[in-house]
Amino acid sequence: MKRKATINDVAKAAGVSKGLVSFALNDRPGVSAENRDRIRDIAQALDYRPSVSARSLSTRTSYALGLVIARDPEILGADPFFPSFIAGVERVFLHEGRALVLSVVGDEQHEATVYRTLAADARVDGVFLTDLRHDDPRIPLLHELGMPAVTLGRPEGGAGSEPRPFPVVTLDDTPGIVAVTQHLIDLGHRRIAHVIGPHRMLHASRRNAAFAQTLAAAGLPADLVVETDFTAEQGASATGRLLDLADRPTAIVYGNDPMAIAGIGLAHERGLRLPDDLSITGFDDSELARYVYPALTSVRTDPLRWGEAAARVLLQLVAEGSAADVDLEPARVVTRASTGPAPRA
Amino acid sequence: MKRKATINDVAKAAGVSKGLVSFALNDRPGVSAENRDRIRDIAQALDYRPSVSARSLSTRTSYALGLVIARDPEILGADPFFPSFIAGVERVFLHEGRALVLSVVGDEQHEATVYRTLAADARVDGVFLTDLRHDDPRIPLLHELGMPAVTLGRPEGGAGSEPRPFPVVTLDDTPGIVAVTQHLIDLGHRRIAHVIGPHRMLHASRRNAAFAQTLAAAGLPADLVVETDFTAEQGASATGRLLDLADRPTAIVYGNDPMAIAGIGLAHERGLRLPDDLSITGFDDSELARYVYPALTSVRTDPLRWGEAAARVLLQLVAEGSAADVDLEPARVVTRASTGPAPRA
DNA sequence: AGGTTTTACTAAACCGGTTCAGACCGGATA
DNA sequence: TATCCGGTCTGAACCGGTTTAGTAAAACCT
Repeated sequence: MKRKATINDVAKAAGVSKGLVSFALNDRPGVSAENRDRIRDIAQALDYRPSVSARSLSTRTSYALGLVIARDPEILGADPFFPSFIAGVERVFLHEGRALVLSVVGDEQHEATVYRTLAADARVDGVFLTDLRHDDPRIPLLHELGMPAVTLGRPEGGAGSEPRPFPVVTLDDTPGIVAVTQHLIDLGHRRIAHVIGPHRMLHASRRNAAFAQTLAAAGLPADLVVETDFTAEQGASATGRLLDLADRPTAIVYGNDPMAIAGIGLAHERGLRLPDDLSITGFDDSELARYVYPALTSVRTDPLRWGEAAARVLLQLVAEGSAADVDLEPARVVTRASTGPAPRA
Repeated sequence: MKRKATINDVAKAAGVSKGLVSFALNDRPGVSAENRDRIRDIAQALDYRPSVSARSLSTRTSYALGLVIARDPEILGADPFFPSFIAGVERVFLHEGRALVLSVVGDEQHEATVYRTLAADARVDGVFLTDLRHDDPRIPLLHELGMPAVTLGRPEGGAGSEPRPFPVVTLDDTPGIVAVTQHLIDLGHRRIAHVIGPHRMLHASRRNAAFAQTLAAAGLPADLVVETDFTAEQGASATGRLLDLADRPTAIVYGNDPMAIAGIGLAHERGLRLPDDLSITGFDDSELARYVYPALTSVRTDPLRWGEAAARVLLQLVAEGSAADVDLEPARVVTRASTGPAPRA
């Protein structure tokens, strides 16, 4: 376990000052071509890697990006979004010498503390903002802290008084919701329910708006909407309440796959046949969707690609000070056996 | 966004040298009680927080710990183990000023590179070792790199020639497997299959040994063992192969919940009634287990507590140079509706 | 040839902590 | 009174990079 080579070792071996080595390795002007190449070769030969902490100290840059997740670990475990998203981020970081600092906080109470700590300790150069909420308190907080960020999805248009907005990476989920709702309408369903996530979350209300609009266009009411916290437990209980109604729905659209799977379970429990008596759709198209019975119709998003894109945008934002928004291919429906013609009334 | 207070500001305000401030704040001897208190008060008043990067540079310590996960993101998403484990780790770190650096690499090929980079860049002071494998190459690698680690579960006893072994945090899963197998035997099952994870993983073979032993004690053969990669897809196909057998099993024990759920799906697909025609058990007792139909009998582990314990042990190892092993409460069976009496032959 | 600009490089300051050698001081010991 | 000693505290070196000010030599202009 020999000592790591430092910039001084390289300078000594090359017979130049360490300042010049720094210039040469960072592609800065003022170095003769000859010396630049020679220094590079020597650095390589010595297996020199600049010390991250030394560099951090003098540049006030940590070479790490952060992801703070404020969800109950139980839900996190059931929802395959984050692991895939993280894998996508990682795929980009691997080649860029960046590290991902992850923080999981059970509730939104301690969230601000975590961001403040991350900023005060200069642990990260920027963060990913997921699960956007209405009037998201994190956005002014991050502006106050001067912390760069990229948001997944577009936040609500502020009053315009705010500083330069954060870049946005969008994967539009409304086409998916519209398509899946239309799919059910086309199958003859007239009573369609929506089991959504917490409505303080932006995507929940945005999706519900798309849902309601599609129903309205077909002259149908969108009165069967139940809010949940995304857990399978609440997915099951919401399903129970819907099925208890006098004019119960013949189809239910769920905000994620775990809730839909729990819905399938409860429907079976009550002796309903799927999709003959009830059609069910999920969201995210997790791996399990294809293997439950009946196989779950779902809306496919692509968290892996989302992670990759967000990582690239955040890296550019940190490096250049600005980055363009990115729009990914919108979500689309994957039709399987859990949806079928509406039962005849 | 005013500039952060540095140790120099504190020293100046207290009228002492910065060395003394460092001593006072780090509880080291050689500081009068009076000055120690005064310096502390001033530091607090100035909202002073030592710079992590400066401290890292001079102590060669990063104040971060690492977790490298070598699993396909698809599986990661389906398996709720890691999110809960991470949440447990985080719960401890939050109060200790530590950060978690996460790396997800799709395959085991690039794993070594990641560890080497983490070590070379001194990104982390230690790592968590999960999913132990036979002759795990990471153990000698980490010893070579001089990187402290804590392992989840006990690695195979080496030849004794190795350096001081890493501390171990154990959550014994064999009692759970024994109990669930015995549960099926008690229900009258005689043909019991085991769908396990990759057998290069230690826990897969350890669990299968417990499984086989329990069957042997009851005079039954353990000939129906199928290896998978832990994905729902392979869980389903393994189930298919088992059900195609002439003397097919009446009960199947799965290595994780997603595979078991996929197994339930396939059994339904084939028109089998559960648990009348086939009993099924899972592993890990994820949230979804309780809500599928029929509700899944599973073996409950406690990843959250595991994460907490592992974090504490790793912190102590890094701080003190050694840490004692910890044994957590063993896994136990949670019986639900997916298991029932064996069908009469 | 003389003056100005460019280019290539060095030396030293700087980032913000930790740590070590030594100065200073009062009290105990010989 | 001289010596030693333990406790406090200072000053400076150090960690390993980046960056700036300054210098010497070379190139460019009339």
